[in-house]
Amino acid sequence: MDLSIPPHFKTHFAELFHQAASAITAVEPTLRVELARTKQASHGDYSCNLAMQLTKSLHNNPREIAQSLIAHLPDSPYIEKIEVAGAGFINVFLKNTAKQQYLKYVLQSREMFGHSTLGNGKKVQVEFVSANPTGPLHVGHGRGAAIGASLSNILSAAGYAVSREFYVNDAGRQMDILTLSTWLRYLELDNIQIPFPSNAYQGDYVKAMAELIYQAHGQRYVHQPESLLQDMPIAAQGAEMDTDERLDQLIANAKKILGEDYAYIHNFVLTEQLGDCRNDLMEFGVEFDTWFSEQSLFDNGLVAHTIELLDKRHFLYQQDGATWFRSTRFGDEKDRVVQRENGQFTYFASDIAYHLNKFERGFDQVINIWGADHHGYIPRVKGALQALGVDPAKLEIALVQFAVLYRNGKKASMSTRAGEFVTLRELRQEVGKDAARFFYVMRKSDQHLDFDLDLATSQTNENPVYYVQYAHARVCSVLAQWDGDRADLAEVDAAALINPAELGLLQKIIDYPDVTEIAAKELSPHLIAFYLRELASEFHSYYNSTRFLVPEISVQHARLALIASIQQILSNGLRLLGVSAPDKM
RNA sequence: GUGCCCGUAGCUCAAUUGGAUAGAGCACCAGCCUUCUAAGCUGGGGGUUACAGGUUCGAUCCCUGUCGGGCAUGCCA
Repeated sequence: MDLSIPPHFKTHFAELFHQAASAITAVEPTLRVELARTKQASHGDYSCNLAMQLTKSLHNNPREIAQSLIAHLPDSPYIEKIEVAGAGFINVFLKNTAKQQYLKYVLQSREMFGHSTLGNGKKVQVEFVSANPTGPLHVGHGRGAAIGASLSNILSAAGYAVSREFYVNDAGRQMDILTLSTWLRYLELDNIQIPFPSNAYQGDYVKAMAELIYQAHGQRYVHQPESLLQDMPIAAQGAEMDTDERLDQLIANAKKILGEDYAYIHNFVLTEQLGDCRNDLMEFGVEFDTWFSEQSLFDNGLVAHTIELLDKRHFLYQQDGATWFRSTRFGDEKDRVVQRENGQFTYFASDIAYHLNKFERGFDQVINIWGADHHGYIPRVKGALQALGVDPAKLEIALVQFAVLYRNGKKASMSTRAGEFVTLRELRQEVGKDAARFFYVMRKSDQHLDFDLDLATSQTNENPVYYVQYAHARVCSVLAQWDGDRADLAEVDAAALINPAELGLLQKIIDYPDVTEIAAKELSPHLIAFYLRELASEFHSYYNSTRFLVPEISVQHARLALIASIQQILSNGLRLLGVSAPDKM
């Protein structure tokens, strides 16, 4: 029996069943032969529902088909027995030796265990965070960052060539507001008091940037307030003073007064915020390959070019002085403006150019991680791609729901503009990187996440992060006390692993590559988090029931090989999630 | 009003995308440290999967309707 290269058992069996089906009947190409892990030990290790799927086309009862499939199944060295059960399930029992030998594969693969060639080198771009660089990242961005980074790691491990990208919205009105806000704070430093608009950026970081400019350049950017306040729309009696119109007029005046200097301040605050953002994310274990500037799309003429392309393909029309894209042709609720009455391109226009550019850069697949509040935006972007001749299925949008912080059982408030929000940095300082990363991906991405700060900081068994890390540290501790060479464990004959806890753990270990593949296919990092908790749980239980450093060497080595494999997987899995795997706790 | 998402144990959530008796963690109750880390373990109660129909060998999952919640519905980004 050759077990030197243990297979993915699921795929291995699926191939066998496919052959068996082909021997019985002409198999339709659409037929999916899949094995499922069983929930009950009495059902074996894997079950196949192929017989039931074939019931209709073969006009026979599933149990008879199952018998026939079994009769035509090629031999496999890994199968102990195989039987028909229930309505027509085919249950496969794995040989204990196959499970035991699997440890060699784990221990030889080391950090590569759980990696696969699923992606076949396909170029995938994952775009995430992409927050406006107008202030510190808050806890909402944190979830996108954690999910995007983990997902990128998972896809990379699954054999995709992943490129992580941050789209920098450096071209829009929000940047102008930040520039204005900073300049107003700067003027205050020179004792020029202009009422600070309530709809400008309030945070202390704005004042900090103003101080930096003042320290470096003194009064160079000081101008008298009269010119700044000219042409201001007169607010009606009792009406809101700080309207968007007034803010825009302030920006326009600032641009006029400052001239070339406006660009300096604009560029300064952008660089400052981007640097802060990059730094913040790096400390969160999140790094990007590309920081893509929205402004560059305008500078290179790509926006205008893209709009021209749409026009050539007759997907644009003029109405009310604006240029509209016929997104209703592609299932959108209404057509969308790409160029405003005042000649300005909309954000949507640059976004079309951006997405076209992504595919022109040769990505086979593009994944956008968006806040769930952007879901209404999907049809128009996909529509635009389709209009430009790009298969919209190549763009996958993963929606991430907001995280809501809870402290002492109470919601912690966060409003973005008012400057009261909880920043990602504060969260990291409070709960630590590991807990934050783990908690963020503990739920399915498109589900709301209640982030319990008290739980994340608790140093008790309630905290799932520590629970998993503790399992890892425990193994390390045992291996440290063992005086052998760890490399030898990869050659151990694990035949002594025969009790139910050990066989259960072996099967759990065998499951890991399936979990990483499914997580990659379904863009679901939370599956890794769940798996790690289950593995840790089974390990802790085993730890409490069984001694590893026993006198009998064959048993001792077998058990050490088992827990060393567990340690390897915990380490690999935590790495995917960006969580550290400490040797000691 | 319309569109999308959601509704699973007291709470927070899973469920290999249509599979077998729906699972974890908190919380609650009762136990386990002279033994490789008690940040751990063992046992216990907890459910008409919001509700009503439909599709089929089989439904938490698919379809229809009702109720309840979230988001979206800009010539903002």
